[in-house]
Amino acid sequence: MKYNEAKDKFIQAWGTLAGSWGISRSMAQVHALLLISPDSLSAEEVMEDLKISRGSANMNLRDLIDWGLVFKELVPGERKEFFYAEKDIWKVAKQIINERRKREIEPILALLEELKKVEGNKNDKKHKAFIDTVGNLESVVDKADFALTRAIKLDENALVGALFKLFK
Amino acid sequence: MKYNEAKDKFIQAWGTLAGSWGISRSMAQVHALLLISPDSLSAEEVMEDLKISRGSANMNLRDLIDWGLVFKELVPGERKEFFYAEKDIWKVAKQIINERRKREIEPILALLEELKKVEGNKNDKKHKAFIDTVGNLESVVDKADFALTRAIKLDENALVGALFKLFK
DNA sequence: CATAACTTTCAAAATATATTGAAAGATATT
DNA sequence: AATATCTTTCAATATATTTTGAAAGTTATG
Repeated sequence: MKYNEAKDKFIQAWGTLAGSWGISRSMAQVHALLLISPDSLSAEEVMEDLKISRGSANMNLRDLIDWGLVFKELVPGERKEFFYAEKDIWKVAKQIINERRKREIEPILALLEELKKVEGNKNDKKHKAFIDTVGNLESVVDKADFALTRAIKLDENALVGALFKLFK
Repeated sequence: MKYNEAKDKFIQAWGTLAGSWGISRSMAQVHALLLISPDSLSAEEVMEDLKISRGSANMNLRDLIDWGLVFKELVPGERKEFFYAEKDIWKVAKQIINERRKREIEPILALLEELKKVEGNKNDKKHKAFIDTVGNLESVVDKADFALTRAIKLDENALVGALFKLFK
């Protein structure tokens, strides 16, 4: 396989995968491009390379910065901004996990906590099933949140070592 | 909060959350409804309760069965089929993790393995960066796959206990 | 075997999401 | 302070996804 073919496949696949992970396809494609670029790229280069509009390039770069996955760089003597991605994949993974945790797990836990307070007859089958399901769900989500929160505080080797022992 | 309000909020929230997790919104809504129903429901009841079409009710129930989250039940004396959800949330979580692992992680690992074989000059900066990124990505994804595969083989208490020790 | 009861299919329609690009907004340069 | 360079915005448009519902398919019943 030639470099250009491999590059396109990589960007394409990363976009598709991300799509099923709550990250927009083109944001993931921009990310993929920056991940394999040894040098920082300008918005112009990104839009030309991926054949996307100026607006889209700008928005996606912005979103990637919000996610903490991409950084701006100001090159002396150049007017325009350059962008580069965090290359340490473990840091990337931690960053994504933590962002999604904050954006999704925290709100759902707050909601479940609310829903447990539903009024009603304790002898009603439906009411009981509802309380049970919501409570069990909260318990599992809460444990997952706990584990993720701690896991991202470790460095990769510590986590891998610990997991290896755990599952030996 | 009244039962009906809580129920609607739960179904709504579960649908929204699932949307950002690669599961379709209405499949998640049907799932939510069955999760809090003490009794099995017919397709008819699902479509009436959620105000969705017959076709959609059928397709989503089918998909939920494919995901191993919902089962058919044949009630003696009744022509129609009834559906009920797995209520053990830990089992539900394991099932979802494993399905997504199979559907998404396995293909991406196969692709990354392919991409590492890209032809090219080892002294080219771009080529080198590409190989590095793909290799690092494969390593992280592979470790995650390993951990998930093992984790879903444990029962909930064993996993929680082990994680608690790990992160103490 | 004809009819009724129920399930499945799928092309068309509706809805939701992503993308564009031209114009407005910044900021630097002369 | 006028102009050039670059960034951001956002309404319009294009694309993708979901949903519908009527018709076809299937299976049970008398």
